[in-house]
Amino acid sequence: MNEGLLQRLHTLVPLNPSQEKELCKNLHQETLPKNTYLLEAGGVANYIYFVVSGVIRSFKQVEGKEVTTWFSFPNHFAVPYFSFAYRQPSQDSLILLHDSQLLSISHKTLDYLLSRDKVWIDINRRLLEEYYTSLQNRVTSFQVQSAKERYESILKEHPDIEEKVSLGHLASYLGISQETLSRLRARKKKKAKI
Amino acid sequence: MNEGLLQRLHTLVPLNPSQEKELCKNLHQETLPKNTYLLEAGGVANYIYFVVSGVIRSFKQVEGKEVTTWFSFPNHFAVPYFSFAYRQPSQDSLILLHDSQLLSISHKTLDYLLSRDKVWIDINRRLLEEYYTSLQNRVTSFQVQSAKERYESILKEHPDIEEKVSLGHLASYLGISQETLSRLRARKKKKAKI
DNA sequence: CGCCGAGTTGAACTGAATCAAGAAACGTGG
DNA sequence: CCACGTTTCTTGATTCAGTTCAACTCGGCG
Repeated sequence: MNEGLLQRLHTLVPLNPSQEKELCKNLHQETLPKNTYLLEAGGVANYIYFVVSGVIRSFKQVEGKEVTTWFSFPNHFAVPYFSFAYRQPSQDSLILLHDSQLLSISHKTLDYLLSRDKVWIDINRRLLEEYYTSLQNRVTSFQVQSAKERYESILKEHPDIEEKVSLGHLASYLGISQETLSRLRARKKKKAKI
Repeated sequence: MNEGLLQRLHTLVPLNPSQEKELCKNLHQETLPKNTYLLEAGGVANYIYFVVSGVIRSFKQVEGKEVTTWFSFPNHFAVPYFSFAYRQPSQDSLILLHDSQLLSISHKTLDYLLSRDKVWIDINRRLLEEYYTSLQNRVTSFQVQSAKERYESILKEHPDIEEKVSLGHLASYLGISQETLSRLRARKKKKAKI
C-alpha cells in the first residue's frame, strides 16, 4: 500500500529504513468515493494527499466558470502548496474523479516530522521544485504550442488520461473548448485506423 | 539607492534596523550597460538581482526560438530560483534590456545571512510564494483569456511596458505573434483618440 | 548615403470558438 | 430491468481571432 509512496520519495531523496518506518507510522490511509471534496476553495488545506489509485482534480472558479488547474494521478501528490504550508485560504478546490485510495498526512503531523528529521525538509523542497518546474513548462507550452500539440504532449505523458478524465475537464486544463478537443480526438482516431 | 529594496522587503516581512544594516553591508551595487548577460542558459545562477532602474529579460530557447519567460522591472527581483537555490544549471538566460542599476547578493553571502538570522528564510519563502502564485495566474490567463485580454492585463499592471520592452519580446511573453500584438496596439491607439 | 533592425499594414489562410442540434452514456427511481 | 431525465460527447455550419507571408515605413547608426 505504501510502496508507491516510498518509491516516489526515493526518486527525490534517499531514505533509510527508520525514516520510512517513521513516515508510515504517521500516514493516514483512506478510501473515498467519487465526487468527494478533499478541499473547498476558501478553506485551508490541512492535508497533503498521495494518490494510490484514482484521480484528484484541482480547479478554481474564474469569471463564473470552473477552470481545471491540475490532475493528480496515481503515485503523485496533490498539494495546494501555499495554502498547506502557510495556512492560508486556498484558491483551488480538490475533488475526486473516481473512487480513490489515498494516503494523507496532516499539517500537524508533517510539522512534527519536520522538527525531528531534516530529510523531510529536503523532500518538501524537492517537491516544490518539481511542481514549480512543471508550472514553468506549462506556461511555455501555452507560449509555443498549438492546441493540438498540447493535447498530444499530455497524451504522451498520460496515455490513459482519456479514460480517467472527462472531455470537459481535460479541455479546460488545456485551455481549449470542449468541441475542439472532441474534434482533435476524432481526427486522432481516424489517423490511427489508416 | 537601497530604499526601494528595503521597501519591497517590508511588504514581505518586517525588518528591524539591524537586519537592514546587515543586509545593506552585504549588498553589491552595480551599473551595467544594455545587453549585458547576467546569466547564460546552462550556467548556475550565482546572484539574486534586484532592479533599481532598467529591465531584465529572462528567456530560453525552445525549438530554436527564443521565448521570453519573464521581465523584471524596477523594485522587483530576478531570480532563476532553483538554479540559484540548488546550484543547478539554469534553463533561462538573463539579459539587460537597458542600462541598469542593480543590487545583487551572491549565493555565498545569502547562505551566510541565512545562517545568522531566520528572517532571511522567511523572506526567501515569501518571495518563492509570490513567484509561484504569479506563475499560477499566468497559466490561468492562458486558459481563460484571449490575446487581447492578456495584453490589456499586462498593460494594466505595467502601463509603461511599451516603452521599456520591444514588441517582439512582449509578443513572445504573451504567446502571440508580433504582428498580432502590433495590431492590438494600433486598435488601442485608435480607440484612445475617439 | 545606404543599411539594418524594429514596427506597421494588408491579404489570404487557418485554427479554434461559438452556436445549435442530436447521439450516446449514465444514474435513478419506479 | 426498463424508462426517464441528465450529463457528456459528437458533429456540422458559421464566424472570428490570430497566423503567416510579404511588402513597406521609419528611425538610428556606421
